[in-house]
Amino acid sequence: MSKELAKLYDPKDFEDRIYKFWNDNGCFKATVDKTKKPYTIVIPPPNITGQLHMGHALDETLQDILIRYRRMQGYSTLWLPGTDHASIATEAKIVEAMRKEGVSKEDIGREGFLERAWAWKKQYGGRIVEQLKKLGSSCDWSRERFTMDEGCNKAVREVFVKLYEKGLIYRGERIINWCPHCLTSISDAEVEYEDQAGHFWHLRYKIKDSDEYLELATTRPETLLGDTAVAVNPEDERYKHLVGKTVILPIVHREIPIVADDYVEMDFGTGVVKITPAHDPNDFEVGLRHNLEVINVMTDDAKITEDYPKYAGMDRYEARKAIVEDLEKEGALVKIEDYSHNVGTCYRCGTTVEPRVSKQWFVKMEPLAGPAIDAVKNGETKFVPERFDKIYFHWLENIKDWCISRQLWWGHQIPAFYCDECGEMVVTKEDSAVCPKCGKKMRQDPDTLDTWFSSALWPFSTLGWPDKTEDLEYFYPTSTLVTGYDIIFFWVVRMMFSGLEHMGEVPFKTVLIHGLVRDSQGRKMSKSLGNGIDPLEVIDQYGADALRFMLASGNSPGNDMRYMDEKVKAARNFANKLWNASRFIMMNLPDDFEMKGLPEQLTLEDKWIVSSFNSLVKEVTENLDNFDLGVAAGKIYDFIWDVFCDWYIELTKPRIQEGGQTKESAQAVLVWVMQGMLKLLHPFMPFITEEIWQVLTNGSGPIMLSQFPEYKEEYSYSREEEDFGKIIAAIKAVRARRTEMNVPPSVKAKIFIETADGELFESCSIFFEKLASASSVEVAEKYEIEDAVTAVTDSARLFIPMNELIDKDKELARLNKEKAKVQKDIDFLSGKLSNEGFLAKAPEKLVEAEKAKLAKAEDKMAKINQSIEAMK
RNA sequence: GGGAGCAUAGCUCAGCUGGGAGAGCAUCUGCCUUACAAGCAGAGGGUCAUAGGUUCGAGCCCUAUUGUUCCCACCA
Repeated sequence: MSKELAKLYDPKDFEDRIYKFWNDNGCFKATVDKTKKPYTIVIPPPNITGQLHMGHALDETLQDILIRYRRMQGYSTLWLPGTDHASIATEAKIVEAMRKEGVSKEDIGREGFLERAWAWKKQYGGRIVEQLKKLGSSCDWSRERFTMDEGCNKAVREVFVKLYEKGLIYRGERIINWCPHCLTSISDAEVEYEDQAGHFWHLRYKIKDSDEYLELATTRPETLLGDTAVAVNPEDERYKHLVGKTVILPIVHREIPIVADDYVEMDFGTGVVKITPAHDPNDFEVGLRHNLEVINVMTDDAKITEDYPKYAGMDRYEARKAIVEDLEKEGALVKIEDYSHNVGTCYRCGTTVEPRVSKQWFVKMEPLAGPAIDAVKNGETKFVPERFDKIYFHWLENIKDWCISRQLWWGHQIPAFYCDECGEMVVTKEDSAVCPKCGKKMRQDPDTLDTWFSSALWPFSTLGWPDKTEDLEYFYPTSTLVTGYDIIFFWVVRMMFSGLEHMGEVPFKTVLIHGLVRDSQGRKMSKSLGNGIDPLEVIDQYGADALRFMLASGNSPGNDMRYMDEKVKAARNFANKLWNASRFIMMNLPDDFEMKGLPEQLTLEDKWIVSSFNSLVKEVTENLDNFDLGVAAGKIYDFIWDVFCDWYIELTKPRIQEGGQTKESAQAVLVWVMQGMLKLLHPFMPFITEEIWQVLTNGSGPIMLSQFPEYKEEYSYSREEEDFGKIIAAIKAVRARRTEMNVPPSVKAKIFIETADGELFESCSIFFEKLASASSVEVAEKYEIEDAVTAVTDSARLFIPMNELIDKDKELARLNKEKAKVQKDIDFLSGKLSNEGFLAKAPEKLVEAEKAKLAKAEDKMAKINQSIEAMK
């Protein structure tokens, strides 16, 4: 060995060095290689404003496991990294930073602001990328992209113009969700609804030329200023005679009509609804049906406009108070009830959204939704787990047009140009435009696009689209998209219809959905609660491998998980176990050791471990192919710890002590299995496996680029697996008996083994000496031994003569207890086997297996009976 | 109002297409056995939420119920 593993496992010693080693050796670099199959993942681009949190850590870990696995299987893999400009989130942060300096957006103007924003991007955009590297992410950094880089800009304009020309993008005056704090429109998906305690104000409106009043209830009395009708259900007998008449709007004293509309529920409230088309989406629809006037009563920041001098400048809530007071003075307020209702809030800042009529750009969704639904229905794209396709379908089947314009500066400016002279509008990919009618220089639309507009193109814009690049042709469609269920509507849906529309092909074959990482009490990690765990601190304390392994194991797709320190600690202990096992192997290797594969002569235990490993490979491969990463991780863990370390290493110790040929073959098997285990584990724990691999193989090239193990028939030894299972069972039985009797391992004792498998047990006597504290071992078909502790398995009776330790009554009681247990087994099995339904309908293989079990149980019973007889 | 998830050992969770219930942590008992005390060897601990049903056989499939979490939805 040119180098040795450090005595103590300390990930800090090597994780950064290993990452650099991969990078320096070009291990991350993807290549277009037509002789290989491509495997592509595009990263869900983190926001440039963001810091790595546990959600990212989980997302990246899963992607890295998949990409490393496929890379080792020989696919030409590309994991394409990048970041998102996150228009509204970033802009809000910059505005906030400016506010602290006493500067406003208007002070510095659009250009000044964008300059600042790019500077911000330069300063912080790389931060999260560096953090991804700490996790071990094997992205091709040479292909790193940004949603506002040149290529993405080009793709965005291309798409906008194309959809506009197809009539799928239009500009119109609609009611949209407006955030009075961010001062921009937001899409339906960006509104979060929450239950808020509020009130129900019962008001009465006087009917014109009558003494009658109409009573109605509202949660938002201040919108009364913009009321342009009162509505009732057309079937409502109470009000039929009033339809067509007018009422006098209190305070404002405007005459507004009473209209009939199905939208009104007769049995809710009084069955009368005030209609404010400018500030409620339903009322807007009612207004359209009845041709009602739309009166906007609020400014951008949700204050009452100058049109109502008495309330002008008051914000929504002040105005509400003042108006309620005035209503009371006028005698229009009937009563106030407590009422809890759903209120829409801005997903970025939490401010209550104000529905508002304004001129915005929209994507017409219906024609795009159809193909996206079909693609999942016919299996071109699959969700894992499958149940998430319901969310997907539901969203697409009820989709409304997508409001894509934002009154923000940071983002893709809308490529529409207006002529201030003649009002002409042009949509173009060019940077500027001249009016085709009057030749004047045109003014570009000041708005920017929803940040998800560019993310929707991510799977192909990053591969070069709209240009026909080699990358695009080879790596698209991508293979797997890994993301959380919370972003299916925002992103997955939009990538799907965009990919289908512009590429004519789904953007990915599989969508692997994971859940949220919650805190130890199951709460969502959040800034306001201060319960977030910083992955970088966890890495600092336990290492990236431990964090990754913890995130990947003990969890199934789509389910939330809790972060708990103990879980990471357990993963770290596992790494430590592997580390020490490797040290054991290496400290026993000669300096000039050369790995030449498995030795020709394998012992029983060699065949057992090789065969067990071979089975493990088969299972793990299946699990990984089915995205059961947690199950795969668990199996590797169990094998390394319980099978390899606790048994096989111990089994080789006698051979290693003996030296010579038998030692050499043991060394070869140890190294062979260790190499295989390192490879299986590498996708999960890349750093430690690479570090050990480098020392173990003396720098023969990165494990990261080695061949993933494959199941091979020639490594399957089922007979030896079964035989050695008998030995293990016998050793365990002896150990258990000794522990029960409180015999310390230092006290050795003879063991007599009564068995039909004489040769087998004979050949394994050394293991009873080393692992079952035997001073010597004798094997025969029959023993008559009194005053011995007896351990019984289905293939042997083992006697440990220890006169002074035996309490006959106790021993007899124990044997009877065990007899009862075995009798229960026999009853159960024979019951099953005498059930004709079972014999007739159960698969033959199973019936045979149950018969074999019964035979074993009966053998064991006979042995127990013999022992009981002997005691008498 | 609609939909989905979850309910399994004291805690956190696995349990793949139905074939006698598992892990980690915690608990108890022994061990410094020359890779590892971040360890080794043993042990205890579960009516798989409840009630029905399908089946030779149900933690798993069906129905209902309870509790819990989440998503969607225009009841003013």
